[in-house]
Parts: sequence; C-alpha cells; structure tokens
Amino acid sequence: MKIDDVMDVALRRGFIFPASEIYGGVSGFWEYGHLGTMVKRKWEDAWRRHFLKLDPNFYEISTTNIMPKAVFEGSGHLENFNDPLTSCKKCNQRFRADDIIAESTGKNAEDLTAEEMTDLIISGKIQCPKCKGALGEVNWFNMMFRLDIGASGGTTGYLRPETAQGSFISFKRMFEVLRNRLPIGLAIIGRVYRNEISPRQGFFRLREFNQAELQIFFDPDKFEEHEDWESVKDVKLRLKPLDTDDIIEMSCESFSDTYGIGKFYVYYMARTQEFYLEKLGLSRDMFRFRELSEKEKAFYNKVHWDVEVFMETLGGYKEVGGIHYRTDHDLSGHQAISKQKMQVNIDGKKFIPHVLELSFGVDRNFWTLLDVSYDKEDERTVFRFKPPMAPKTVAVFPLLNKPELISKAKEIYDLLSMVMETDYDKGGSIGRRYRRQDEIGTPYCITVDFDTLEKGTVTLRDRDTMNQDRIPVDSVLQEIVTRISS
RNA sequence: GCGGCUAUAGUCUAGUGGUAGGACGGAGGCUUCCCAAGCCUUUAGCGCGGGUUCGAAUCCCGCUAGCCGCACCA
Repeated sequence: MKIDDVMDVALRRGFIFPASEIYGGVSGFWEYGHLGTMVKRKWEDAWRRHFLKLDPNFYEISTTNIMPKAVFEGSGHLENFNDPLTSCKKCNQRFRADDIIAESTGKNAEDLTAEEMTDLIISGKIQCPKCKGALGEVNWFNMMFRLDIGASGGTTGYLRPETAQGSFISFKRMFEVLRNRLPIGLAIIGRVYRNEISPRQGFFRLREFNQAELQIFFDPDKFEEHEDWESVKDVKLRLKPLDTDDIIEMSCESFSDTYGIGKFYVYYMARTQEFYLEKLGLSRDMFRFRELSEKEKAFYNKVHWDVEVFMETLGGYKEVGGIHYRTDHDLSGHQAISKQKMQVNIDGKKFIPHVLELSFGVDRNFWTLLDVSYDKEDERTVFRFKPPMAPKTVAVFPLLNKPELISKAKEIYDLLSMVMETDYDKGGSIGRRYRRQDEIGTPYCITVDFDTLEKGTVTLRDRDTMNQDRIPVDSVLQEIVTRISS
C-alpha cells in the first residue's frame, strides 16, 4: 500500500509523527518534524504569494485561537456545530437524535431542545434501529473544545473551529483601517480545533489542524461581475457537478452561464485551479471542483464547491479546500449578537457586505504534496516536489572525506545557506548521499571534488534525471536560482 | 462511540512461559574521484498500568494507540 510507504518515509525522515508519542499519543493529533515544518511553511508561502496578490486590497491578519462564547453564538457554531446524540441502552450504538426522530415520526426535530427530543423518543416509543433496544436520553455533543477563561466562574471560551471567525469579528476595524473600500480580503493562516468523535484516515482528519482562509468581503450587487473577468473567462475548469458522475471541463464563461453562478465566485475558482496546477505543479487529471449537495453543504453556505485532489494514499478524490459563498451569514450573525453595526456605507448605499470564502486545510494540502510527489523506483525512493515546495533546495557534499574538499564544500554551503534551504552531508558513499537527498526530495546536489580545487568547477546533480553538469563554483548560486524559477 | 483484529530498536520483522535475535537505517572509523559497494566499532526495543506464575514479549484484565466495518465528518 502506498500510504504505508509514504508514512514510512514521513516518519523515518522527520516529516510528521504522532503527537505526545512518548505518552502513548492521542488520536487526531500530529506533530511536524523539521522537514514537514519546512514543506508546510513553503506551501503557506506559496499560498500567500498567490492569493494575496489577486487584489491589492487583500491582506493577512492574525487573530486569537481562543474566543469568547458570544463569538460562536454570532457565527452559529454553538447552534449548528452541535449534534444531539442518543445511544441504545442495549447495544450502545450512538445515533443522531434528530435523525432518529425524523425517520420514525417524520417530524423535524432540528430546533428542539435535548429534553424535548428525549420526551419525543419516550412518548413515541422510538427504538434502536439496529437491535430494537431502548434509547437513552439525548445529549448535545459539541464539536468545539470548551475552555474556562480566567479563574473558576470566569468567561466560557472556545478554541476556534475555523480561522474565518477571526476575519469576521475584525471586519469592522479592518474595513475602517483599510479606508472603507470594497472588496477587501482578510486572510488568516493558523491553528483550528475540532473535537471529532472519531478521527481516522491517519493524517487526514485531525482534531488540531491548520487552515489557510481568505474572506473576501464584497457588495452582493456585484456578485455577477469581476473586474478581472477577461483574464479567466476562457479558462477551462475541471468540474464534478451534482448532475453528473463524470468530471467535465467547461470554460468559466459557460460554467457561469450554465450553472448560474456569479462571475465573482467563478473568478476565484479559476484562480484556485491555477494555484494547484501551476504553483503546486499538480497534474490536471488529479484536480477537480466538486459541487456539494444541500445535505452536505455547511450551514452557512449558499454556493459550495469543494476543491478535491486525487490521492492514491487515500484511495480517491479528497477534499483539500472549499470555495464558499457565505453571504452575510456571519456579519449579520455577529451584528445580532454583538449589537455592533456591520453595515457599510459606500457612495451612500448602505448594506452588509457578503463574503466569499476561500478555505484550505493546510495539513491536507501538505499530505497532498507528499502523496502526489512520492515515487518509488527500482533503485530509489524520491519525492518529486516542485523545487519551491521541497524542504531542502540543495545539498552540498565533499566527494571524499578529505580536509581540503570538506573546507571547500563548507564554503559553498555557507554561501548557499544564506539564501536557500541547504543541506551538508559528508557521511557515507557519494551514492548513498544522493539517495538520502532523493528520499526527502532535494532537487539539486552540489559535489566538490579535486577538479573543484584545480579548475574551480563543481558538479550539479539533478534529482529527477540524475544527470550531472559541471559548472563553475562562482555561478552555483545563480544556476540554482535560474533552475528553480524555470 | 460500538464490534472485530493488532501493538517487539528510527523503520520492517523473528521470537506460544525460562539469557530478546535479525535486516535496513543512524553514529564513528578504514577504504573509495560520482549514484543505497566493502570491512571494523557502535547505537537502539517488548505501548502504558495491573494480575496470574518460582519466572511473562508470550497467559488474563484495564487503558492508550493503529487498522477494518458501522456511526460521525458542521
């Protein structure tokens, strides 16, 4: 199984490993080692460079991980991020109480309290669908981690389940700071927390993870347009709509027309696809947007297509991001609870801005890079990261363990390490050292030999072709920079 | 959370009640002008806790974690 092979390298070389391992670990929590941290950082940097450049009015902010309860009343998470659960007293199976009630009585139980649902189950003599046993009382299970802020009896807080709320609660001030213009974009890259009942799938479903989200605040009357539309209108999107089981390709123009989705939304689909195919280097047939059904859609979304990548390690297309038209759900919610006006006044028109959210799971994207880059050949294992994503860009070796070669190699290492991630290795045969670098995906290796001392040249070895070029020491830096950017 | 299976060096693995062994990897050295070569030295392990027993990696119980199915995934 490929997942075992990838996980083997990931553990052995220091990409990721289970959290709190020495105490037995806790399900759903993972640590990043030195190489994983670097790949994650490089993905995040690429994300920033791509998405924050899409509009001069897009910015990154940094907000708290802990927020008071009221924030999640405003966002709707306290109400919607909760599942009412009941379990069978006989076979211990757990069920969603509202589903059980709906199935058995046809009543919509979504807005009922736990007590009301318990009463309905008792009065309706609703039994366990599996074993016909009696069902116990209904309890709410909240996916958010609750905390006490301050000494006992203080304020109740929650760890944020998404970074987005940081942008919404900062909107009023940031809109003012950014001189009252729309659209504005507020991006946050950071940790989020969800108390999953049962996280599985290795690294894919986590209880603490990282998101990169960009909230774009705009005038809803302008949902049907985008000022840069011309540059994307002929771009072919890869789509998996609800009305077909196939992946289809359609230009932005005809997609917007056919499915009646505003150009403002479709524009960012095109830019997202561009990020995956061009910046991250994924092959086209691994990528698609999938339309979500009403049932699958998050409670706050009006239009929702997920970004999916085909991953062999996980056996199919998996969600790595989503493009969410959240409307004014969040700002209106916060206005209602906080009593602060979220409405803006632009050229005399007063309205609450709508939000288009570009949301990405950083850790899932990190795993995607491992999945799609992993390659096992007869003689070697290699991560074919696109060079800007590789944890190390270059490694420098003295060909032999001789003082004069070592000192020259160190000199080159010192130079390169000032501007790029550089490794230095003198241990073992030269072939072994190349393989070590292949295994962590280092695109280039520089070897110092006796010609370096005599003629001032080194060999530059390419990860993918294993070819070597002899180049002057003086041009090493420039040559690598040129190759990375090509 | 339920049911089933599982847990031995960093990784993979042998070990069914009596001295934990190997492969690969790592470190140090010798050798070596370019793709996991060879030789020497070395490193490192029975998930955690309890029980049975003269004696437990091995049998029993609990916990934790992983895998598979069910449920869950806003």
